[in-house]
Amino acid sequence: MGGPRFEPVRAVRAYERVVEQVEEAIESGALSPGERLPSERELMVQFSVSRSTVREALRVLQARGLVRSRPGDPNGAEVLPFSPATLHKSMTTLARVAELSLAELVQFRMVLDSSAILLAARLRTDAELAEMAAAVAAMREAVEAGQDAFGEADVAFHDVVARASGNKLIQICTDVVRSIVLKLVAEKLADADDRVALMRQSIRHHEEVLAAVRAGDGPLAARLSRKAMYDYYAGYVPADERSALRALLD
Amino acid sequence: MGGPRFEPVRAVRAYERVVEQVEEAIESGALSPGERLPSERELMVQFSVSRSTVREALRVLQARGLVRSRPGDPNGAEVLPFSPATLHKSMTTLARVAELSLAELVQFRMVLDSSAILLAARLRTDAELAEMAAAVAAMREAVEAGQDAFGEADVAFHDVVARASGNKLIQICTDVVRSIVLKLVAEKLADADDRVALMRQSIRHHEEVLAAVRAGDGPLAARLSRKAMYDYYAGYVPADERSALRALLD
DNA sequence: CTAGTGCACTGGTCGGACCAGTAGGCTACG
DNA sequence: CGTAGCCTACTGGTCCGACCAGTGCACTAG
Repeated sequence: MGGPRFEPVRAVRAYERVVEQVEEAIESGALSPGERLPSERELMVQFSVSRSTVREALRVLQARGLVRSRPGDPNGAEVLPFSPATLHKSMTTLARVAELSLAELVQFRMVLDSSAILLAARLRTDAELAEMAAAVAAMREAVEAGQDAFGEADVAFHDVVARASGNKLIQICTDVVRSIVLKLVAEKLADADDRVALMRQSIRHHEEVLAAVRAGDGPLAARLSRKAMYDYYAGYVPADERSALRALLD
Repeated sequence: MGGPRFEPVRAVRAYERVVEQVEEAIESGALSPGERLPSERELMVQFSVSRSTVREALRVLQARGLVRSRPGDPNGAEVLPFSPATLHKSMTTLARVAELSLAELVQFRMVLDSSAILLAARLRTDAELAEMAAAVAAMREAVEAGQDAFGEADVAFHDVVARASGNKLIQICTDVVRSIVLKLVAEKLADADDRVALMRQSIRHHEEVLAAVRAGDGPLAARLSRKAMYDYYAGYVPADERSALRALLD
């Protein structure tokens, strides 16, 4: 007792130390997006490791979305700007492996989207408000144009809202979760007859939300948006899981 | 015109195809957590690729948190159960690279936590309610015991709430974002005198939230929890960013 | 001046080699 | 007979050297 606490030295692999150094350089800003890393053969000299080790390190960095390498490029690997791609990837596997139900995903969207709208109602600029109105108009026009155009306009609306919330984390998570939900739902598309009715209902809901945002009534807009999302997705969710969704309605 | 639309065949690297196959096997359930992959030398036979290629594929899978390999293990790499570790990792780099402010993170916590409490107030079991009460009791006892014990009890409370919400995604995201916030805040700890006052205030807030949950009043509990989190973290947030946080208060 | 051709790089893949570590069977000792 | 210790046959981690198919650039021939 009382002696020095020795902690087990976890064997740190060579490639991990390479990863750490490059990662540190990127996150500290010493390496900016667009800049190039030295070539693999140059890196193996700088780090005093073999090319295999350098390559394994680059694979890890690439898997984390920090760099990209292209065969034949006279320059080395390119440092990438941050993209939510890896966040998206890990959340997608989360959805598959951790067995996230559609109900949980939709519920999460209800939470995020309504919060974004609550914030947007107070913080939005006039330009953003105009964008929202334009997106709703596009939805109206897209009823005849087809499913794709309607979906795009819908996404555009929620993108503006997320941006107007002023919270990048909400913006990114909204984007990621939405694409997962849309992918799941796309597999079991509603019948053609329902679809038009669903679109018209959705447009009406969006108009109401937009009006509330324009009026600056955040809580109302948030409540309406939760209701809208529930009505839009409830049909895809098994009946016995809908009660959890309704728990978010007022 | 009108001829077949040829799409560019993106050169798919050998190691990527290895990754895809193993990933598919894991996500489809053909390979369960705890099971072992064949050894690298065996894999290079099965895939007809060199060991370098196999190893690069394994590095990617490891970076995604799907497998783990240990030197000297007579078995191959181990298939891991899902853990939010990679989600945590990518969100942490998001926080660093995308320049997430503490205000945004706290705001996100306010949204998630209050939603979890709203749901928990309606869906919690009696056992979970007892756990929450126990956590608050532990917080009371920990005021004298020191910062660490208090923090643990605090975390335990919010963990139970997140679990009681019945939404695994909320649970995981809450956990991830909280640890990031705590890490950021730990760097600028409040003065010792403030601390005790802050702890007592926090306990009072938790008691109020707990009472609301016990009464089944979700909206009240949610409102109280947002207020509680604001009061607890506002001191760490630059004054000019606090208004965005206050936008979530009623 | 421009169009075309090499050339000198790049990353991707392969094969072989060695090392340190582990586990489990085997042996030799108690 | 039981067990402690060694031995071996693996494992993953690292290194080396080689070849290939791409890419960009400079140089050259028209």
